[in-house]
Formats: sequence, structure tokens, C-alpha cells
Amino acid sequence: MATKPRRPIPDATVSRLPIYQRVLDELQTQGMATVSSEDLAELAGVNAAKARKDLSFLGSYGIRGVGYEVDYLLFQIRHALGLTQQWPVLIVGVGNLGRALADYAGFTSRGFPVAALVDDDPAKVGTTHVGIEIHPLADLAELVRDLGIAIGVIAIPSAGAQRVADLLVEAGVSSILNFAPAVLTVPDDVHLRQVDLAVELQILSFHRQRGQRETDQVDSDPPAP
Amino acid sequence: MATKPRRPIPDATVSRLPIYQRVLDELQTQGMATVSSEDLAELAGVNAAKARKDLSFLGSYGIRGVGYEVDYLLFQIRHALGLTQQWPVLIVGVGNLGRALADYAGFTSRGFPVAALVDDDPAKVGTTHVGIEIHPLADLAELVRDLGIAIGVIAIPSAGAQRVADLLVEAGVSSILNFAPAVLTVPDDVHLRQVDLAVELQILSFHRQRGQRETDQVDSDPPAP
DNA sequence: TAGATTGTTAATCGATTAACAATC
DNA sequence: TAGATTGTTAATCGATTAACAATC
Repeated sequence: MATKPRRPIPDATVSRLPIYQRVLDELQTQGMATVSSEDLAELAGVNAAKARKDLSFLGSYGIRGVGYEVDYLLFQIRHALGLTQQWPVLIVGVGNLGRALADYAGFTSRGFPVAALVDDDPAKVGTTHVGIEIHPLADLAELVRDLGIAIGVIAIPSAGAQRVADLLVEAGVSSILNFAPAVLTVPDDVHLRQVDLAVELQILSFHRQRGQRETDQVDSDPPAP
Repeated sequence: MATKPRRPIPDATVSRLPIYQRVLDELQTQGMATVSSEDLAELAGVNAAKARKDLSFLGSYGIRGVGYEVDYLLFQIRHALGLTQQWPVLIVGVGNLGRALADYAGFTSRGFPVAALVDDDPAKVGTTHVGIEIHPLADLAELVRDLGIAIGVIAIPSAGAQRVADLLVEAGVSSILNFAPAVLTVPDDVHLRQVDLAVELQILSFHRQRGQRETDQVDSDPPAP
């Protein structure tokens, strides 16, 4: 029998799967066995119909009249995201940000063990952070090979970011997460994602202003005669 | 004369304005005076038509046959985002992440000066980081009032995040940026945005897997007879 | 003027949502 | 069975894009 010709998961849905995962993680910790689309959606901050539609792209994993089994749904979301296996991560740059990322519980717990740290600074090389040894930049290619690094994380200032990206690509890393606020260029077959720590502040600023403007308008409505 | 009834800027456009801003920042640093929608779009990783449409929501700030003036367009984007004034930020939690955020050039340079740091740890209180004094959590409300804090940033582990959010709301902060991987509840009139440092890794993992599957399919095509 | 590039139109595509039949 | 909740349909809404007239 042929497998059902599953439609591809829409990008908008993919971007919400991590949110559902986080909520389900929390529900699991609280010992909830099942959850309805209504409750899940409320916690995730979305419409219940949207939650059901999103989950339906993964398959029919709910039980009518009951809801979704938390454990099972978590597994299916991890499966859809390709997180049934672990993806070892290498972090370049052991400044405050690199250390914060290495500590970040969300990395390891979600399938991204930090396998190696790399830094330019000779004073840091050879020391460890949370039990992970810090290697010189020159060892990058060797580390990638020996540890089966799947993803490179750039956590250095903008100035050196492109050079490090080039080194990662050269070493055969095909997925890069860049925290430097720089515009990087990589070959087409390399997956590059950009994280800008200030971008959410800017969007917050926009909404604050919009909210303010609406309030102003209400305030400046002509008074009733 | 009435002001032109400008249509509201779509959410999708708002989310891209920071990207254009970053690219324009870089072009400005390189001394470029003008840029075409074609070049701007290429650097921002979007379609040229989309870039022009996005910018048209701000007004008609391009010059036909020439392009956009970098300085002027930067100003207009900042204006649209409500960044013509500075918004003082308070960071709660001076661990690696809090320090990384306080250092982050993108904050101050984009209109979000870090005005205060707050931490529970008595050993940290009274010391400074990059010239900013670290205050006890108990001083939060006072700091918010005295420094005109516009935005509170939560950079502590999940466990205490809700309590800190409550304290911020109580102190009158109406915009909160949360870096803890926790689901927070705030009143409706408070702007809350969630940053999950692992979410981009998860999306990267999905695309890596999808790319892999497509490659597999090609590889497993029946060989020509 | 000729060439270049914007701003806008209109067609297409994808995402959201309410509603409800299916079914636990 | 009665009540609850999913999975899916179809209508609506918003976003994307190519194309081109307007205009520098």
C-alpha cells in the first residue's frame, strides 16, 4: 500500500510548532495527560481552529470528544521537526552570548546538545564552560568532522561573522544560526537563519506606538455636546 | 487640509522593517548614498516587488530612476517603528544572557539604551556591568519610575519569570520582552513578546530534514533502463 | 531625450477562521 | 446514548508577485 500523499506542512504552521511544543512541555511537567485544542490554543496564544488545522498537517493524532494525548502529540511534533534524533551544535564565540547559549536549557532539552565551543582568545582556549572544552578556531574543521556537528552557531561580534561563516561552510556545516547583527552570504545549499536580539524590541516599539496612537484618538474624540 | 488617510502598515511589513533597517545601517556604514529596491531586496533576502510594496506603506520616499536615499529611508523606517525617540530598557537578570543583552550593540544603537540592570544575587548588587549599576529586585518599581523605563526585559530562568513579569506590570511597565522559555500571562493592555533562543534551531532542523528528504527522493528515483 | 527605477495595480497564492459533520 | 471535541470544509482575509504606467 502506498503511503498517503501528505501535503507539505505550510511555513506558517512550521513556525508555530515550536510554540505548541513549549506549551506541551509545560503541560507534561504539570502532569497533564491530555489537552483540548481549545486549551492548547489559549496557552499558545492562537485561535483554536488554527491549532487544530496546524496539528492536522502532522496527521490525525487527536481523539474526538477527548483531545490530544500530551506525550504522543509531543512526539509527533518532534518527529515533524526532525527532532527524533539529536543534532550536535558547535558554538563559535565564548563571550557572554556564547556562554548564555551553552547554558540555555532549551538547547539540549530540545535535541540540540552543545558538543563544542570555539574561541579565538588564547586565554580561553583549553578552559571549559559548563563542562565543555573551549577549542581554538583552527580546530574547527576537525571538531566538525569528529563530533558530527550538524549546526554551527555564530555568537561573535559582526566584524568576524562572515569569516566564521565561510570557515563553517568550508568545514562542511550545512546549517548556520547567526546571532551577529550582520548580513551574511552563504552558498545556496547552506541553511542560514538570522537571529536579531533587538528585532523583537523594535516590533514591540511599533505596537506600543500604535496602541498609544489609538488611545490618543479615543482621547481626542470630540466631547459629546 | 486633512492628513491623507494612510492605511495601517501590515504586520508582515512591520516584521520586515527591522531587516531593511539592518541592511541600510550597513549600507550607510559603507558610505552608500542611495540604493535601489533591487539591491536592497537582494541584501534583505526578499523579492524586489515586496521591498517596494513594503516601503510604499511608509509613504513615497523613493526617487524614480534613482532609488532610495539611504539616510532618509533609515529615518522614515525609524519613524514608522516609533524609534525617533529613545526607549530606556531595564534588564532583569544579570547572568550570561543579561550581560550579553546589555553589551549587545544592537540595543543602544537602535534606540533602546539599557538604563538599569536588576538582579536577586546580593553578590552582584552594587557592582556594575559595562558601566551600568546592578540594583536589587526590590528597587524595581523605583527604577522604573525614576528612569522612565519603557520596556522590561526578562533574562532569568523560567522558574521566576512569571513573578518578575508580575512585578514589572505592577511597576507600570507596559512592554515586556521575555527570554525565558516559559508561557507568561499578563493583562491585556501589556505588550508581551516572547523570544525563544532555540526556536530558530528547530526551524533550521525542519528545513534540513525537508532538504534531506527531497535529496533522498531524487537519489531513489528509478534508474533509467 | 533615453534609461532607470519607483509606486501601484490586479491576479494569484497562502493563511485564517467559523461552522459543522464525524466520531470518540 | 448524550456530551464533547476533533478534523475538514469553504468562505474570507491578507500577503505575494509580475507587470507596467508614471516619472525622475
